[in-house]
Amino acid sequence: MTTKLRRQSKIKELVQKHQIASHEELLEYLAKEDIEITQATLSRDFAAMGIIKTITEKGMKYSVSADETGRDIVKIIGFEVLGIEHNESVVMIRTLAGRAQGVAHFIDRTHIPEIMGTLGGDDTVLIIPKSVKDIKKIVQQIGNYLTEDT
Amino acid sequence: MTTKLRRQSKIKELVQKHQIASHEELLEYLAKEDIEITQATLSRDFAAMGIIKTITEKGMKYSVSADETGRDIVKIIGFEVLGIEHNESVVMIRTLAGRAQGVAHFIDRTHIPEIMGTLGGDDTVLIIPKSVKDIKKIVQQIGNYLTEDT
DNA sequence: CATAATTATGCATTTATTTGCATATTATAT
DNA sequence: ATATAATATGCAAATAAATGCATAATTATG
Repeated sequence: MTTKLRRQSKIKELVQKHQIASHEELLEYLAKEDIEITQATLSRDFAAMGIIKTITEKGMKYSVSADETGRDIVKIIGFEVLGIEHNESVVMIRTLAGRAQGVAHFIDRTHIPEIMGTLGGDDTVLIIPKSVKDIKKIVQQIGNYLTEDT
Repeated sequence: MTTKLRRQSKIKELVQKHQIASHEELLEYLAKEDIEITQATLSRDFAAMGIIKTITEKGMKYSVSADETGRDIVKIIGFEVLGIEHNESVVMIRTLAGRAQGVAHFIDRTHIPEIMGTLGGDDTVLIIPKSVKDIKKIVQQIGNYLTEDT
């Protein structure tokens, strides 16, 4: 496991274990684990990992977003998706086994307006369009999400 | 999308679209798409992506393994897993939403002998041990899989 | 079994990514 | 509205990863 991956794993652990309200606080916890980075690097880690500010009864704290809005998710989806196809009525995304639900989750969060609903099976995501006229547009937009610069 | 990711995406597409029986053949298809790499790089891509030789009625061909045995999967699992916990009887892995099945799939393929079965929900993987005596061992082994050098 | 073809890998070089620095931008407190 | 604190980001330097070269290792073929 590389230094960065180890660091990010530790960040995830610390953020779940403690009520951390600032970058500075987390940098102190990391320093205790012999991980020395600057606030700038931590800021980028948060963005990559999808760590967000949330409000609890104790005040504000950082949390790993349940809906993984982190920037690195696109690379993961790219790895998981095998292909995108469609017929006259539906769009189908084929994925690696067991990974369709994660991909469906990602598609849901793109909020593509032409999509009526998604169904994730084991290795297939079914995308139901609001109108079959939008199928090409849906395929185009999904393709855009998957290829946008990282 | 970076050069490498784009290349790997194209590799996936070509391998599914054509009956490709050697690295050299695929390098020719890639060259047609203005992607020039050496056989050594392609070999590493195959390993990272989990592309394997399979036998079809037409002979041998390369395929994307449905069970993603590629080396890069460990980084993905690491990103998806939020934590591993256990009580006296079961091991539980918490994941990002929608990603438990993919993680369960990975756990299945580790073939850890002490595991009786796994159940992947939406964001939780339940691991049933063959004996509760093996719980610590299971947690240890899973941790090892997730931290081995990449 | 020998040879040819194909694939995998150690090492050095090249390329890409990560990181820190400094500061811009945004959020919070007064 | 202003000051302070906290976070995000452009750029250059540092570091890590990727890649090619050459060849070792493995597999396929005769």
